[in-house]
This record gives sequence, C-alpha cells and structure tokens, in this order.
Amino acid sequence: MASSRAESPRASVWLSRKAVPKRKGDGDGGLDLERIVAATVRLLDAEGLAKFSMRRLAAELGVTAMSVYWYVDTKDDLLEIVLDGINGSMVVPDVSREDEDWRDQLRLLALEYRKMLSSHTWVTQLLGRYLNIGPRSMAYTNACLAVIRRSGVEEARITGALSAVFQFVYGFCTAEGLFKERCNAAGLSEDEYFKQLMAEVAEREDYEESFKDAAELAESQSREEQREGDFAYALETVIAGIEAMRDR
Amino acid sequence: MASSRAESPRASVWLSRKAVPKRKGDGDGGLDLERIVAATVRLLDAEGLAKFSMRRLAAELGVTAMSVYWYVDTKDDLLEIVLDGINGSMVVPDVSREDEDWRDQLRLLALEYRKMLSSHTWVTQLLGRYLNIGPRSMAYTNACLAVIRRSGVEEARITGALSAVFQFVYGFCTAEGLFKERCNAAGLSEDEYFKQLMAEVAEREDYEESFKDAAELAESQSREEQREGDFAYALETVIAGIEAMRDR
DNA sequence: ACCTGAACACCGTTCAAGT
DNA sequence: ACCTGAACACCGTTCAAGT
Repeated sequence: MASSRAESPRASVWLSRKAVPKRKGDGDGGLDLERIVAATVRLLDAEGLAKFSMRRLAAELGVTAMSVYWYVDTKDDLLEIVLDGINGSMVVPDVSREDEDWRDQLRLLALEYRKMLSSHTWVTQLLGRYLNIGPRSMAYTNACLAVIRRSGVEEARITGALSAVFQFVYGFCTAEGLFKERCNAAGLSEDEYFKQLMAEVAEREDYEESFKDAAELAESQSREEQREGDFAYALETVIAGIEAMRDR
Repeated sequence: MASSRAESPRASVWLSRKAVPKRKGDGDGGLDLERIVAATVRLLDAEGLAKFSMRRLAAELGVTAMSVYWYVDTKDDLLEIVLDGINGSMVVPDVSREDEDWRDQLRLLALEYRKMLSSHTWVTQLLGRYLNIGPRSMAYTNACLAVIRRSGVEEARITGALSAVFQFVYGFCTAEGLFKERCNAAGLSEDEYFKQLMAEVAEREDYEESFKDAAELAESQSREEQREGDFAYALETVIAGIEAMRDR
C-alpha cells in the first residue's frame, strides 16, 4: 500500500508519472530530483530504511521538511524512484552475442543482482513493498529474458525458470542482509553473533539432533565462507535444474 | 534493527526471552500474550502491516494503549513472537518414515511454506525484518533438514540445497503478495491491473521486443494460471537441480 | 500484578503564505 | 517556480500514578 493515509493510493508511481522530472538540474545549488535521489541513497546506505524519514532527508539537503514535496508526491513515490535508480546501477552483459554461453551470462546477471542487493541492504526491503517495474529495472529484466531464451527452455517455461533463479537470489540476499544488520545492531561480529544464536537454540527443550549436525558443520567455518559456499552451490543447483527440465 | 530509538536494541527476542509468557492465561476476560498474538494476527490479516500499530491493537483488545506493554517489551518483540507463532501453523510431514520419497516430502514442505506465506501476506515482510529462529519455526527447519538429508546430497551441501528451495519460495511469495496487495489498493482485478501495467510499459521509448513476447504469452492466460504454472515449474526445476548436483 | 493518563519525541502530509 | 512555517493526525515508548 502506498500511503496508509490516502483514500485510494496510486498503485505505482510509474502508472501516472511523467517521463521527465519536474525540474531539470541546472547546476546551481538548488534542489533537484537527481540530488534528492542521491541523498536518499546515501542516507539509506548509512542509516538504513527504518531511520529514513522525509524530515531527515530534508535536513541532509539543508532544506526545510516540505521542500522535497515539490519534486515528489509522497515518500512512497520517492522510494519507488530510488529503487528503480539503484536497479539501473547493475551492469548488464551484451546479450546479443550469440557465441557466449547462456549459463555464464545467467551467472553474471545473478551475481550482479546479488552484488547490488548485498551492498544496499535496504533494497530487499523496498522490493517487498514496491513493484519493480521502473524503466531502468526493465533493462535488466530484458537482459534476463534474452539470456534464458538462449538456454533452449520453451517459451512458456521461461518466466518459471527465471523466477527459480532470481527469486532465490532475492530471498538469499534478504536473509544475508538481515543477519548482517542484526550483527551490527548487537555490536558483534557475524561469527560471534552466530555462536550466541546457536548456544541459545541448543538450550531449548525441543532441540534436535538433525539441527545439531548442521550447526556443528556451520561453526567449523566462517559465516562468510558458509554464505559464499551456499550461494554458489544453490546457484549451480538452479542452473543444473534448468538444464535438466529442458532435457526432460 | 529492533527499535529505531533504543541505544543498543536486543538483536532478537529469543536471545533473552524467558520460555514462559509473563502471565499464564487464566480464562477470564483479562489480557494475555496468547490473546494479544491472536488479535495481532487478526489485524495484520485484515488491514496489513502498514496500518498495524500498538494503539490500533490496544483498541481492538478494548484496552488502553499501554496495557500491551506489560506483556511485551516492544512492538518489534511482539511481531517477532507473532512471526514464530504463524510459522507454527505449518503442518510438517512425518520425516521419520524412511519409505517416503524425499522429493514428495520436500514438495509438501515447500507447498506448506507457500500456503502460509500467501495466506498471510505480511509474513514475508516480517521475514525481511526479524530473524526467524523462534522455537516453532525451528520445528519446520528441522523437518526440512531431515528430508533433504535423505536426498543423498552430501552434508556440507545441505544448507545450500535447502536455500535454493526455500529462498525461492520466499521470494516468489513476496512478489505474489505484493502484486495482490497492489491490485487491492488500486481496486482492480489481477488481470485488469496487469493489463494496465503492461500497457504502460509498452509505451516506453526503450520498450523491447524480448519483453513483448513474454508479455503476450502472459496475457494469453490469467494471472492465477501463470503464477501456478511458474511456481510449479520453478519448484520442479530446483528439485531436478538438487538431483543433478548430487549425481555430478 | 496489572492497567491507565499524560507526556515526549518523533512521523507523513496539507495548506496557506511567502519570495 | 520554488520554498517555508504552522498545523493536523498520527506514531512508539517512558514514567509516575492508580487499583
């Protein structure tokens, strides 16, 4: 839902938005949609989504709380625009080159997605709130479509196959980002925090052997190692699955 | 982050929580953690996470805003408890039966997860905010571990394989829930809303052929059909991938 | 032991007014 | 065309007080 107050909120900025910003940047010290978006990203990176507010943003821009509203209708609209902007930061391989292996290009796209999601942990939270259909994110989507088509998966199965890859990456990065945020909040390293969590779980009455084995294996390596290993293995799993289903 | 105000927030309720609630329900009309959790679920189902507030909850319980705080330290703690409670609503297959096909049981677990996530759309949002390590969700996790072990995937790869399945389901249901919420907010059916979205995208300068094909295919069926088809295909893709990786 | 009321420090957003 | 100030209707939470 867009604003919790609005009677009938717009379902997405992109459904009514003019292509051009309200005002073009003219280089002087004034406000600008571009400047607003940049400041928003900076704040979200530094302080997280929970602490972000329109008032905080205005302060960062050295301006009164309501100035931003001349460029943007609501906070939700701003965040939707920011979401699309950050999607545009992904580097997309040249999908027109038919000599490239589709699997390699799919891996590249997945890794690029992961890089974006884990260097801006708030993006996963925005993806759970706003439709990701802005112009810049569509460029990425188009590249994904072009690559998966070269796999030989039949047209009707393409969206299913893509969702196996990218919904997985999204879910994985959500969990990753959340865990890192918790470690920061607790002021502990990832490994310290994990150990504490495991100790707490181990004390429970219904603690099970099946969990113990996994926990011990996990503690024999660093969180970072485990995460990278899991991600790489899972990604290969999905790609192998796409091939297997295609050949069925 | 737990509360945006607290200096050093607890990283998770479960790290310090007593096993028993502050007060046991005694059947009379008084407040109760159980009653509070039930009312919270009811409100979240009916009005969504964005509209949920401690004051709204108190009103629903016919009580003053601050009464709830006797049972629960913060709003975040309450939501983390609610998250675990709803996880406990999943039915878990009997994983001790070695004669059952692990693939069937894994499918059951994935479908159960999906059922929970798509009948309570706010759960995906909570999963992006709180660690899901309460006692009731651990029962589900243990079942998943037991089932995947029977696949023959080597122990070190088990967490990776599981994350391919369940992070996918999580991501998929997040997108599904978000889309449904948008349709409701716009007061349109899923198919009407989708059509409107596609029309808007088609007008863009950078509209690409690769997207057109997928969009046309999508419009030839209902959202519901497409979604079920995609989910089923993607789930089979991941399971096929687990087998392929195991046999490599 | 449980619940209340008033208060504090915040929100997003509207609206009339300034330049 | 752009920005401000005051105001409205909310938040989560603390704290002293009631029963």
